Amino acid sequence: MRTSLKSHGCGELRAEHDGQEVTLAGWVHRRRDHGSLIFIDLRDHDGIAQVVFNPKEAEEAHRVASDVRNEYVIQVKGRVARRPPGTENRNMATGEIEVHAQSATLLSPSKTPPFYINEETEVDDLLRLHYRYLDLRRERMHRNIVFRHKVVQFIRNFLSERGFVEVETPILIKSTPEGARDYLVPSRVNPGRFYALPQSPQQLKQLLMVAGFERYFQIARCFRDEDLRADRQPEFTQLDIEMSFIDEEDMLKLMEDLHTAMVETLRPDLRLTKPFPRLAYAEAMRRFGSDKPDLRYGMELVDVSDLLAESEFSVFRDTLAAGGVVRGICVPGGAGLSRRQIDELTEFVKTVGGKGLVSIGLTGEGPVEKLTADDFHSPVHRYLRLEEVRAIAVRIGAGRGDLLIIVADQEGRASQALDGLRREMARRLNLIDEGFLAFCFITDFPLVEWNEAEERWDAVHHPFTSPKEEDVPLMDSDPGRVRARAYDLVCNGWEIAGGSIRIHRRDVQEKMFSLLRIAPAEAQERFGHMLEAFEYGAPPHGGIATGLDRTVMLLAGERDIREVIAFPKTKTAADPLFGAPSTVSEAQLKELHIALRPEASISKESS
RNA sequence: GGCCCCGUGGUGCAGCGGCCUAGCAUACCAGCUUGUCACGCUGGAGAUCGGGGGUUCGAAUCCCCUCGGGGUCGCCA
Repeated sequence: MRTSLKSHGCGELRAEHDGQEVTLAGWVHRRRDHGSLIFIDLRDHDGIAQVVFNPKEAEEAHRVASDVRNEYVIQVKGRVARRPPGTENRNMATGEIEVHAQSATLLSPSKTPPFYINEETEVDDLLRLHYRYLDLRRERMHRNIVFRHKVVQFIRNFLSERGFVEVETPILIKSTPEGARDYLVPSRVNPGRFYALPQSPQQLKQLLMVAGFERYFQIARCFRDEDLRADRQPEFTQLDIEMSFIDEEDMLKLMEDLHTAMVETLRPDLRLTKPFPRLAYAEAMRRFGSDKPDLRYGMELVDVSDLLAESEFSVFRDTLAAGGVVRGICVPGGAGLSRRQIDELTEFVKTVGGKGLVSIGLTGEGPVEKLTADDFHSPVHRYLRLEEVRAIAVRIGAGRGDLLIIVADQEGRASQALDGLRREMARRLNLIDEGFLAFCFITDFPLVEWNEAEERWDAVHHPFTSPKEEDVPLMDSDPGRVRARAYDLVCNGWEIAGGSIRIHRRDVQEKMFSLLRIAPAEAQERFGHMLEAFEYGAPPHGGIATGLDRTVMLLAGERDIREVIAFPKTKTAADPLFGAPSTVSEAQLKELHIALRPEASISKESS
């Protein structure tokens, strides 16, 4: 980190520098004033070093150190020396040495920061974003951003070595009114017309395949005007990949190799499964109630519908009669949960889409087949027959001391509720191995799903996703059963990538449009450029896009992508640092040929 | 858009109808301090409790509205 103003980075000094004259420059991390001796922990990008100011050795430097406060920027010239025996600090990388200041220069003073830079404390999100440049100075954030760079660098190298070409695609593209809401950009040159910011480079990367690049990738910024979450930002970054002349195996192999190598290089302390397990969508839904299961723990979902068709408990019986399911999970050692904790779970399940739950705690000794009426405890005890409880316990694989959580609902909601419960219980019972990255592939997604509101089939992935060859005939007879050549990469319960083998045959593409009730004229209007391109020799191709923010978050051990994005937005898509979004002048609007609707003409104080 | 949580000196918390003349820690300011490393000691300054309205003899504490932040469902082809 040598520059004209400094000879070394603070963090790189070691015992081997003993006796060297150095010039450091950085921020005052902490200052300890002993009256005559002053210690300053000087911090720069790559670390912290202790500087000692002794008035008997350097009176002027000591005077500077006396006036300096936290976060002042100073330059120090001095000599590196081993610390006196007994005063070494093993907690610091540079703890064996210190710098004896000979001179010091104040480069820039600092106001007292609005929050601690030198301590790990919770700080209000709004404040952090307003002073993001100070937040990023904090060690953990600084480390996260540097780590993100390493991930990106690793990806670029990895793919480049395998013949991939990074191609940039436009940020101003055509709006395709489907899927997420577009961010629109008005055109000054073309009155009344708008560009959209890309939700992903999807169509462009397919065009690059038609263009014959065969192996494309891009670290691409994507934009979606939808509501935010801890894992969603209005602008986010994808690692976008597309390859020609491949099938699913090529793509999954590449992703597995990439992620394995990345973890082993950048986080060798974390463990992962090799090879990545693969689950068909139907199996994932059946066993985990989710297409992004967290495989770090068990508690798989088990169907007990057939055991309860004759149940005296009307919720079970009625749900089953209405075509629903009764499914459950076994919470190991959960029989000890208090009534209050069970009530909390009942409240919780409502927040994840469920209507309620039935808990059955198993107590006593011996095999569950010998369970007695006194050995199980449930709020609906009197509606449950002993033989039913025994059968459920056996089916779910529960033992004494475990808690059965049973949910009766239509299949979709039951899955959602149990998925939520499973995750919640794992958290509460500390069943999560934080040192493990449980990657898995989910394959064989349905091609289309029925849109109740619109009464039509919608593409699960997108309209260019290829159906499985053997399922093509089903597109006419039973579209819901058609499996797509689509795949997701999942890690620790997060979807981190999704992709598919694309349709490259005109007849199949037309069949797909017809199934989605996209009329030829509409297809021409929306995707004409793609359809035309495909008439000039389209290679079989497929691709994938990973959520880079989520990947970095997982590898960095964070729980929110905002912790790995330098300048993220709040939940209302606002940027408290710049004050975006803001109003603009009437002149700007006029130039863009835009008039605001009355309801949008808010007071102007915001800008 | 629905539901839930939060909003008290700079920061992080406590207080949840009168004992609050709003407490604690830390940061901040001043003085003392030659081996500290979350230095220490002494002293000092600093918030009317996001905003508005209401209930009450009395509100940081209860109610309503509103603003802001967060979580979640919807949404995210």
